[in-house]
Amino acid sequence: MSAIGDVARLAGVSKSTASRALSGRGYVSDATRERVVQAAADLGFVVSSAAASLVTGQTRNVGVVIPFINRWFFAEVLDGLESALISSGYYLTLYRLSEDAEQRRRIFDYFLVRKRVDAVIAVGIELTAHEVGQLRSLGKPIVGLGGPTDGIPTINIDDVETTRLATELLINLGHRNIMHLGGDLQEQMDFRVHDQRLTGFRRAMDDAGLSGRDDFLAVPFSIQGGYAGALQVLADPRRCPTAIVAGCDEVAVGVIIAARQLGINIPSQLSVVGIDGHTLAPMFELTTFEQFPARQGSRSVEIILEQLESNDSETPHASKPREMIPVNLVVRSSTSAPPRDS
Amino acid sequence: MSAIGDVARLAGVSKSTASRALSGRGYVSDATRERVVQAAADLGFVVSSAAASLVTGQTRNVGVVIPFINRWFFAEVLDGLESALISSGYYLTLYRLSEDAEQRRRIFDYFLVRKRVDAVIAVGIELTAHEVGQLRSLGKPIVGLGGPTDGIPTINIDDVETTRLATELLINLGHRNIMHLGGDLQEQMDFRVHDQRLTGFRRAMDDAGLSGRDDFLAVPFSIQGGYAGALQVLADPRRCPTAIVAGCDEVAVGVIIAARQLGINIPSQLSVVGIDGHTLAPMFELTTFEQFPARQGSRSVEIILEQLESNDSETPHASKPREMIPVNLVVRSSTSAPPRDS
DNA sequence: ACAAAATCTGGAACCGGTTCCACAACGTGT
DNA sequence: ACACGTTGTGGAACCGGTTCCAGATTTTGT
Repeated sequence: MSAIGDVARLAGVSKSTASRALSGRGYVSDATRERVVQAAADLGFVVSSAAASLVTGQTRNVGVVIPFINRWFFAEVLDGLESALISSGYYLTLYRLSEDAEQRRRIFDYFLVRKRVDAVIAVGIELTAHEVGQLRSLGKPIVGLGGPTDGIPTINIDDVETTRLATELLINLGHRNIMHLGGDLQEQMDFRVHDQRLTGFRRAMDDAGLSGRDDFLAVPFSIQGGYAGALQVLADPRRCPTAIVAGCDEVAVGVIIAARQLGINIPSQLSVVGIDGHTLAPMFELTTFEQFPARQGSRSVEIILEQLESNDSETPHASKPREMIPVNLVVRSSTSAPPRDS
Repeated sequence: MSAIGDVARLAGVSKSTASRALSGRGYVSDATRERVVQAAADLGFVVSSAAASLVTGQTRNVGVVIPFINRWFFAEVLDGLESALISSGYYLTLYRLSEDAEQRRRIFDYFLVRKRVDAVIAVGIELTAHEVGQLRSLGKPIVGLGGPTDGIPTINIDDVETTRLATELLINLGHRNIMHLGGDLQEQMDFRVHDQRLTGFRRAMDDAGLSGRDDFLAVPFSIQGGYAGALQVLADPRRCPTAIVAGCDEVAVGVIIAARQLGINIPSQLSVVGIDGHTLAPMFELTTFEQFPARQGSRSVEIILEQLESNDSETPHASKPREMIPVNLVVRSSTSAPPRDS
């Protein structure tokens, strides 16, 4: 377990010179640098990041707080975050936040705060003012992804507007009997997306004078959730919409599977539109609004690194507070005009 | 940014006493401990993990190397790992290994080796002897999950036997024309699962005297992969099996979707069996062998922590080299006897 | 009552790097 | 030839904890 002193001795220089040679900071002649690098290689020397961060105050470690990892959106985001961080030479420490408030408090009070991370990326979580204050008072940059936390830079799509557009798309096709299968408002774990998508749906329906009916069903954001919800809705003669706005593509896929099982043809008898750009969307011919979560992840990393690099001047997070990522509509054959006899 | 010296001063004790009071090691009277804890709370003191690990040599950080995060199995494993580590007070640093050999080398040479992690859990990856040696020479415990690396403790299911059983199950039902839709042998990125599952299939077929035919198709391990593969196989009159052994549940689900689309009834015209216990299995009435990846993850953490705690005595990793996790067969209605006219 | 063991506390060394400062040697412009 | 800026190098302080050691005090054993 060789230390930098050993390297220095072998190369015949001082510790400080060895440090400069290896870290690349400060003046070192080419000849000595070469000798030091060679010595380090011979000894299999690797710097102790603990020692380095003790004096520099930087860990090159970014904490990622995320509520799920086995849902498509979050897994894609995580993927994007990891790639972007690694290729910038940063490490990613993962914290999965459960619903448990006590555990959440522990993570913030106990884990994140220990000078283990240089910055925090919060995915799909609305941070409380206290949590933001805590992090900020330690000078740690924060970026939110998906969550609508105030006062910190945030990356997300415009959930209200996207859902409004999805609904309007169906209305413009001639649909009047449209339902929204969205997320449960209670179970969103400070992740306001469910709220906002419902709001967008309502807005479009109101604008078209179609509101006021029993047109919303809360389902889990998963294929099974969409499947079970769709069975319930499509088999019920009182409801039986001609079109469904799914809260996300997983729900939409579940709806399509349910419809097939019930012998309901898509799109001639039922139109379905989703939001996400899920991997399965092409296979199910799903019309959807793509949101590229991995790209949102790498964009978040860019913003975090920007703040990290410029943090010398200790500028308070002056960047634009919220960055809306444009969504991309892909029309496939899950949407068409409603059946004429309806 | 208060240091432990400040706490000590406020509490009227020495640094060493403050350290003992806060870390809980060594003798401290209750009275002084209370004063120190109070002082620390007043100052909002948090220990610098960098300083602590510099002297203790431990980071309380475990590196997890994993090839994918957006596949069901890996996401579940990661979930299990994260929960188990956090609740033991350990941190999880995530390294996603891409196919790129150069990047892989960098992670091992450069990232993992820097005294950043106390131990490594390799998921779904076969480590080379050199990589194992590198880690071991640094005294870092390693555990493999899913990958068949020699010489290190490994957690996994018996892939050969499980696939053999799945195939035998179909043979016992009376099927003779059975195909295996498994993973591409080239694309397995040192993850031998594809190989092994094919071996298990072959073994069962050979034992039943059914071998030698064109009964294997390589597909990506995903719903789309299974779907596309099944379309190709089921529509081809030359092949058209009465039963399919899917390489994993995602493939099985894809097969079922394809069959439905082709108007092939399951199970009367086609039986399908999978391996995984995927979340979607119940919804598709899929007969499968459950392998509980999250539990495999937490079990790996147990083993790692065992080694970490006992590492005082520097016992060479003497624990049993390989731990086979039993799989649980769940029979649903995707399997039955073959059609009589076939 | 006295020795031995256990408990409590402070001082100082130490972990392994980085960085400030001083000093030397070397151009370079005037 | 002299002042000055640029390079190159070593010594020493320092980051913020933990731990060893020694000394003081208290408890326990006989």
